[in-house]
Amino acid sequence: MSGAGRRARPLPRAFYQHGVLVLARAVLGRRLVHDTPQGRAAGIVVEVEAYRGADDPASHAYRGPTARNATMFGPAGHAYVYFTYGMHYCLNLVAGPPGRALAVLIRALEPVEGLDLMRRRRGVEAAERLARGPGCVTQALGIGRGEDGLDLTRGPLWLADDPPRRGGHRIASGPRIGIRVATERPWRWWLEGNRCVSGPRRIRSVATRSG
DNA sequence: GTATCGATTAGC
DNA sequence: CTAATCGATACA
Repeated sequence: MSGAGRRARPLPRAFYQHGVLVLARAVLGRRLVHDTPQGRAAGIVVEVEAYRGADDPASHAYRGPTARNATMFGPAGHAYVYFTYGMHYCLNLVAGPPGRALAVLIRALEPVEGLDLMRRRRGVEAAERLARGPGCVTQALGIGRGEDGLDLTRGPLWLADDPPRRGGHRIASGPRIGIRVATERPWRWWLEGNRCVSGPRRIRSVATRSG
């Protein structure tokens, strides 16, 4: 699809072994892929949220390691998937050194492969609605309990190493990158490094500038 | 043990 | 705005 000539490979471990804001920024514009027996579904990451471990009251890591959040306390480059509101799953990418429980929540994708598969899983037709929101991302990609702890450097759930795509996203909702802290309201959202761009409301067309 | 609420979503 | 729906957490 995007790689003309070269075959895309999973990004290496080193990609994930950074601070959570650095990873959050680096993940924007990357292609997230899930290969299943039903086929491949993939999308460009257009909205993320950063959780900074035990110091972050909004993080599941705030009260220390549990069976549920164990993956987050493990090595970088694994998928932390959790179940919430009795019906939704959310996908995080574990960052940083082991034990810090840093994680980047994938909040939205621009679908690029397996659109019909996503439509079947989601029960909606419009491309803009297939993966707009963290619960929709996992449903569209077929991610659930079974994907918690998966090594993102090996697949079948992986981030492709093709060049990050910035701009021209077809997602109607404003993508955002942020660091969320429960005690901080409104939450702060950043684009392009640490420059604060907006308040809690949705930002229009994020990754339109290259960093 | 019971009560409460959630890193959400869809629908009115 | 609220229901949905269940696991984690708080508390008696």
